[in-house]
Amino acid sequence: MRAALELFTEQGYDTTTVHEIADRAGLTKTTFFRHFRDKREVLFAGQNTHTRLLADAIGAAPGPATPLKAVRAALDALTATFTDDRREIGVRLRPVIAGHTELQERAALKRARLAGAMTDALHKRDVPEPTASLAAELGVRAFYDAFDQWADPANDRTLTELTRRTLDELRAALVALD
Amino acid sequence: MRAALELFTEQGYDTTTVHEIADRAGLTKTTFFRHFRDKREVLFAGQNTHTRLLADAIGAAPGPATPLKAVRAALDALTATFTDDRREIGVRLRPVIAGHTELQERAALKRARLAGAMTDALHKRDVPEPTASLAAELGVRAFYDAFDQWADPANDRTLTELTRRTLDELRAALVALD
DNA sequence: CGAGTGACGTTACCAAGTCACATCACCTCG
DNA sequence: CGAGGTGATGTGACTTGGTAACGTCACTCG
Repeated sequence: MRAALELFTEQGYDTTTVHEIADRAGLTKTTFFRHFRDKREVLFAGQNTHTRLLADAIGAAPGPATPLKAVRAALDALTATFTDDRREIGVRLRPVIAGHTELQERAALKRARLAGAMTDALHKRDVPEPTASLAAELGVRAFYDAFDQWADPANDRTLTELTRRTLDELRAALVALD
Repeated sequence: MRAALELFTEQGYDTTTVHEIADRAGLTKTTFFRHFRDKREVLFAGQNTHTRLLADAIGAAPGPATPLKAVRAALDALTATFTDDRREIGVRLRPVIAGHTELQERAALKRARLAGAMTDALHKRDVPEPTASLAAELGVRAFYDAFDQWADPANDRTLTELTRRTLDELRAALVALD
């Protein structure tokens, strides 16, 4: 993953071949594909852990918690795992993704899967539709928005703080819809 | 597009080559790629029209309309263009997409672009963030949910009716979040 | 010590996607 | 009417993502 990110920022995403990535990592093209489903996935591999983490945290939320409170607890658990080096990775990742549609696709799917995992976990808490998925989507949105703010070096808040704050703002904005 | 959908349902998505699709359409592989960015796109090509339609309709909504009212008007304009043969296409499309991650990716991106187009159009009406994007995402969600219901042959309502009703239900469910 | 297991390399292959160049129909304008 | 321009298509060669079959090597465990 490090080799890939380096090469992508050095010479661009589509001009670096998988062969080059594997070479720099001291491996073979075949081995690369044993670890990553495809070339894009090398930039998103971590996300599968996140879905599990979110789902578990929602399941472990206190019994009487409302949907949004459970989501908030899950986001707390997730954001707590984000150390500062992850922030730098995110910062370097963003322009690469922004410049390539195929990467935005993968990002969009991962985001949808994140929301899906939270939705399922909420269903297991007997939260009905469409409440469950709305809460999940709002939570995911808060997380991504907060991550964007976190990437700004002028921002010295915790990702957890930013996420909570953003979730509150989104919830408050719902009443202004109509 | 017809040739592709036929072949995909006959023999599966990943076992049909672009060469076969082009052959059945009486064309060449090269010409195929001149019309569609890649193999997936042949199933989603129509959607670019939809984004334009939605954006225009939001721009044309009556001046004092609230964000959600503008979104509702746009969805009315969009759903009005869906004739019954489009419903059949959708029905045949769904299982193909459901079975292949790469197609779900493309679908997720198109959906995000749809919401993005509506968000931009709302910004031009001086709707601030995050109200604009929340309204847009809610509208897109209503449309997709309604389309799913529309695909059920036991359902004899109009897509427009279904979409309006779904949007109302989603809006009502927002209060139960917390 | 011998069999199993897992991670990796080698090679060959297929199909997606690109590119340069040729062809052909059609349109326009002198 | 004829010459040149334009746009859509075909042809063939090429790169690269991605897969599959097979072999090797280290390590582990009974």
